[in-house]
Amino acid sequence: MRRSLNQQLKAPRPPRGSPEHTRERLVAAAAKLFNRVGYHGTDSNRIAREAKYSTGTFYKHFKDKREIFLAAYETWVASEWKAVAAELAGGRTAEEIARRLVALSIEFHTRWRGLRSSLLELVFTDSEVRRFYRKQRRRQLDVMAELRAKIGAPPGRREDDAIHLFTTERTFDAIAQGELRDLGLDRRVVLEAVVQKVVSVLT
Amino acid sequence: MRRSLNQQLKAPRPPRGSPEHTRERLVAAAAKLFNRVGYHGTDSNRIAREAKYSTGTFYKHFKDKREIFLAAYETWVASEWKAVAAELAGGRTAEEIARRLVALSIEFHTRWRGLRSSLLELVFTDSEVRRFYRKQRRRQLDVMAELRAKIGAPPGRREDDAIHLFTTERTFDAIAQGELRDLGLDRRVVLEAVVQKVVSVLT
Amino acid sequence: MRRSLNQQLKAPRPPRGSPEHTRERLVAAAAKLFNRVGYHGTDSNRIAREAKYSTGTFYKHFKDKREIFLAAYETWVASEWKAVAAELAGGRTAEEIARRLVALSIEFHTRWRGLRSSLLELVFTDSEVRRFYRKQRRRQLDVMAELRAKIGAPPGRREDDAIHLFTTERTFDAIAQGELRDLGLDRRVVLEAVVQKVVSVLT
Amino acid sequence: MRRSLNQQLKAPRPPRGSPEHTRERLVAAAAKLFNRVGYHGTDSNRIAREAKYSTGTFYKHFKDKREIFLAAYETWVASEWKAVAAELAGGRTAEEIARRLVALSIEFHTRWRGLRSSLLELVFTDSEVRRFYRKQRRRQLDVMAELRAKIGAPPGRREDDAIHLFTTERTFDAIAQGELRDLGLDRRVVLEAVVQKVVSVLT
DNA sequence: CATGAATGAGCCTTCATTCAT
DNA sequence: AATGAATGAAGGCTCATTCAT
Repeated sequence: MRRSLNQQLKAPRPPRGSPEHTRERLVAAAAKLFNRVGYHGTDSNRIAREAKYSTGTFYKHFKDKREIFLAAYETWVASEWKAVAAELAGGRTAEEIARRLVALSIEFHTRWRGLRSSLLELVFTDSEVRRFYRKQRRRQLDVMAELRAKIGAPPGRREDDAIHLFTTERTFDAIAQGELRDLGLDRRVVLEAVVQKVVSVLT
Repeated sequence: MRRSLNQQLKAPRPPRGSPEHTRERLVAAAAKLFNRVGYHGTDSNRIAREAKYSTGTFYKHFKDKREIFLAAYETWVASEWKAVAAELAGGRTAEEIARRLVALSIEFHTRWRGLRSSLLELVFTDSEVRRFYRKQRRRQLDVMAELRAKIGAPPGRREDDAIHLFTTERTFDAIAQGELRDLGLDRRVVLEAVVQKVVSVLT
Repeated sequence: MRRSLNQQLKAPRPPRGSPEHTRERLVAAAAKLFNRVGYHGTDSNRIAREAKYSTGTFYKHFKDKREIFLAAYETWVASEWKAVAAELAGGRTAEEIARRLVALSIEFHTRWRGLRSSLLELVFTDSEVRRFYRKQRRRQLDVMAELRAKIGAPPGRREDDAIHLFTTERTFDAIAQGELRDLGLDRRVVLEAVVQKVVSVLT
Repeated sequence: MRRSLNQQLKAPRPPRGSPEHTRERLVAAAAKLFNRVGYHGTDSNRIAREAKYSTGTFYKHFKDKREIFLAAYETWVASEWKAVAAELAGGRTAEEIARRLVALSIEFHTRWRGLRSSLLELVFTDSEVRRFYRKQRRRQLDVMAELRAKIGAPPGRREDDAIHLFTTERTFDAIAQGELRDLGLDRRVVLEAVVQKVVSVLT
């Protein structure tokens, strides 16, 4: 009785013990640690412990540390795409959209800065990670092109879009990593400039 | 006596056995390995062996692996600054300078791509590396300002310069890592666009 | 009701769910794996999966991996004794009997060679396995003596019988493990020699 | 002073620190443990500790546990061949030789019984071990043939020699493992029978 | 200055076994 | 009787670092 009631009330929450739930908890713990101390600073037993599981459980769900890194990476990417899509859905002026996208990106780059800081090394080192990374970039480029088409802006060169993405990505990383602060630069000025760049791409 | 005579005779080539020479060879070996397999893929004993020294010698010259990473990093940075200075010394048009600087940077980013791929993680992880990284950035910004002053270009905001640096740095990394090729983008188009950006900063 | 009806209909085949059936299936799966990859190469969870049961079920039926090894061992031994008894029942000449026993043994040693290859280590390591192993040997010696009595052959020394058993056992193992083939020896010559040895014991 | 004296006295003892010495000590420790608790009962860290070295030292000398097993196996085989050669060198009657060879073999089988008990499983499991094992067998067969030629005995079939080797090997194992004792068999009777078998092969 | 054997903490991973459902 | 998620001890192996020579 209590059981079925419980299930009705908390429908979306998988019961403890379901593989999906465990997997999620492990990925969440891994993401937390990767973001705190980077990929190489994180050990697999610690991930398990952080998620309140034992060592063995970790390896029931992931072949190795690389695999959970990829899973955490996917989680981030999926959540960011979702947030971006939500943002783009609300019809607004290009500037409003730009402003919100920038805010959103900075939020994500900040939350995921540890994982991001490990990313480039893994992209260099690990072909699987590289493949996934490239896939995301392609998708970003595709979305930019589609977006312009939808908005009615003139089509642009994919190469320019790529440079744009490099610019924003690197700038957001700098912000997330505290580089602006360390250099004594005015964050608002940088933000405003980036927003204008985004606007110019959208129009 | 014999020593100094020796040094006079073979001035530019330090005799085998001199601490400087040993250090240099170790750093060169380290750089080679870092660039091939990244920081975490490089084993300190292997660095020594690669340089034809023993493990112990390595630790006589460097406190730890981090220190030789920093030394390799400095080598790269110094050589790049030197090359940049040489480039800037030759009085030419802004576009010529830009074109040469871009070529130069890509060359360096390519040669040092392994070390660079590890850099961001270490900047995040290691405060010493971070400090050195920030110092370089500051220096870049200073040079940009000076350069404009020397050339007679109007002064710009440091924030815009920073964004410019982020853009070029990230783009050169993408080129060095084969990202353009993997994405099917036209390298020349990207290069031309970056050159124009550099030109616009210089004028 | 439905159940007992079911049982009546399929009398000799125990219904799925009966402890005996489950046990048998587990032992069969274990035997298969032991014979493929040896005792230490076999994972207890894998045994359960191979038998289409869950891990838990495995441990409901067997205290530990050792126990199922012993059970598989017993299965083999029982089936071999049964086959040997059947062979001996048919009244024939000593040579015919010898020939058939040899063929039979080789068949068994081949089918059970993985388990056999693990046996000696476990006999050394595990006193329970050792006890069972010794018991079989004693039984073999007893049967040899009885057999001679029944046939009317002169009684022999138990020590000589033991040596005979060592000889045949080791030779059959060599055949089962492909040692003759690897050494370029003629299997028929070996077989014939062994058969003659058996004959000489029986007469 | 004490030092050099020491060195003079124990000339053949390599100084601590020589790789050969370390290797030997590790192999000796491994042999000891394998013989006490078998291959699977022995862990690599324990081997190192037993030899008074650390974990890392073990892996400087051996790629993995398998490799040191093979090394221990080789040590045994080499020492046994040497002892056999010494025995055969002394010109004596066939029976004397047989008696001494049997005594020798039992001694070796007893000293190495733990390693031997693991051997069959590894021969089945590991192709490298199998290859080495086969090589020894071939050598044994060759030596038997040579020996007969030297003594002037009539040549025999290689297949019969193989069976002879299987017999003696298995019997010596049985003795080494205490099987005769457990079965209440008279060791002397068995020994005498085996000696006669060896004699008959040599004449 | 140089050597290289030795160290040992610590990581990754496996697998026999338990237990709540 | 059956399930299968979870456990965690244990083991294999690496690698940055030390130290006696």
